[in-house]
Amino acid sequence: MTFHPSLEPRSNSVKMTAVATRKRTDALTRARIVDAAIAVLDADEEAGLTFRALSQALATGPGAIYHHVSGKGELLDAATEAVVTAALDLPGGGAAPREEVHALALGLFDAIDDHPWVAAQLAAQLARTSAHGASLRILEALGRRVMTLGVPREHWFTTTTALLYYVLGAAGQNAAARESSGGDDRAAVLAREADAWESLPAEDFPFLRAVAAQMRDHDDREQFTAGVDLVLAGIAASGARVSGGSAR
Amino acid sequence: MTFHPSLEPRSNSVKMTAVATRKRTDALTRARIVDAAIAVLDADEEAGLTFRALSQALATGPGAIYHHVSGKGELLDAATEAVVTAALDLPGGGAAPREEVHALALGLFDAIDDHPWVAAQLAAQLARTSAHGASLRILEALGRRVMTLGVPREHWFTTTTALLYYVLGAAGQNAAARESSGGDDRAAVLAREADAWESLPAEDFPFLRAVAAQMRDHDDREQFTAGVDLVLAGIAASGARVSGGSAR
DNA sequence: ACCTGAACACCGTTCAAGT
DNA sequence: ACCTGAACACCGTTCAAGT
Repeated sequence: MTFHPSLEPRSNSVKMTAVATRKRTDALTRARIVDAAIAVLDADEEAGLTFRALSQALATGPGAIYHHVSGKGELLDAATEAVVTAALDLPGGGAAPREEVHALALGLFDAIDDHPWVAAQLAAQLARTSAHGASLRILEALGRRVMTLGVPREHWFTTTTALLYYVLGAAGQNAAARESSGGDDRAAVLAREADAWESLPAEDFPFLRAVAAQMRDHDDREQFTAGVDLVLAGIAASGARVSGGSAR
Repeated sequence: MTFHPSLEPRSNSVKMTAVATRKRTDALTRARIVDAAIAVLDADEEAGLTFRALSQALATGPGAIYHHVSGKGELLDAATEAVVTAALDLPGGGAAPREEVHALALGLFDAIDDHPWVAAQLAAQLARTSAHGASLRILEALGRRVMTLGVPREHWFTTTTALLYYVLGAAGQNAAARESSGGDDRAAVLAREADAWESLPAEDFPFLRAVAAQMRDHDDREQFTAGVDLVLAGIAASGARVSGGSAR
């Protein structure tokens, strides 16, 4: 399984504010199509990515795109792949596994923050079957570090998937919350959500009311990392006897 | 926030093998529409749920449905809500919180196993913003038990969301794997997936190759519960000082 | 008030015709 | 070989007309 090599690192640094910028007739390549798709997705969410809009941004007809991608599904997969590839590309100077897990988790957190549509895409990819493409590579990247954390071998799989679900779920939720702000600052969004939770009936929602206050003022990245540490604590606890060393 | 009360418990016991069974002209109610939608979703996945197919199953025209639901989004939410409501309805005789978490988790596991489209729906709902409708109620149900597990108050929220993500992610993945079987038995599916992982290049995927064997023979529900226990172990470890008692 | 179903404004995808 | 863009078979949603 190879991941299309034609994709330069600049692929997800596409940041055009408007979409239809290029008029030049460069060759229509798969990489250019994927870049344009990412730009459209960043600007208009998944619903905005139509072959008509995309072909207009590329100054061509809808049919042309089909010479390079098989359909919309593959296009979405390729766009997700490009973003995740960039996010998983660590500076890589053999840090401690626990630090590497933090770095991977935060890299994905930021990537999903920049491209919120990636969250739903990874979730769908994960739900489609065991693991495919981008989500498979995230699983591998996390698992490789879990292997060196002293977890008993028979817990490797469950441990790593638990970590994966937390990272994707929390990062996606963060991005969605940030998205729905509509320009308000973060504090205002949190306050609005906290207000909503506090106005729920106390008999039906004791938990949400109890945590509403703590949601009102917290740092997103800090809370995210705390969650990663929580799962890592479970890992450490369940592999207690070796606790820290490098198992093999 | 109330959850439409017109929904009888039988709502998700709809099990028709074919779809177009009713010809009678009972009143067209919201509950009947939601029941029919669930049946269509169970039979043909999300892509199969069109207003034309649904109206045919209800022996009416597409426009009639809009008198009872505002659009496709609300219809999907209502269908998800109905399935989750039934799954969260515990026998409820004050069991230990840890057992209740297990019961909730397995209830959702089985509900998603019966209605695989629910997984993607909950994920989308979760990604749309902080938490809405069905996913909000799952969060509350889990959180209420976490509150009584001796976790420090400031960890309640992160702890519960980690649990939520694991449960939804793992249950969804299980359902997807089972779905893709196409009639093969479970062992054959696992074997096929394990074979795929074992044929990955060893340099690029040491982790997936290492866990492939353990995936080949395992019990789905057993592995799922082990994952819940892993997160609970993290909870216990991070709230170590009180470990077990009922904090308040 | 509720239902009907043709009509509207889209969509992904295909394919003859061009270069 | 690659591109074009009209055309095809859908889709969610609306709305005049019926009951």
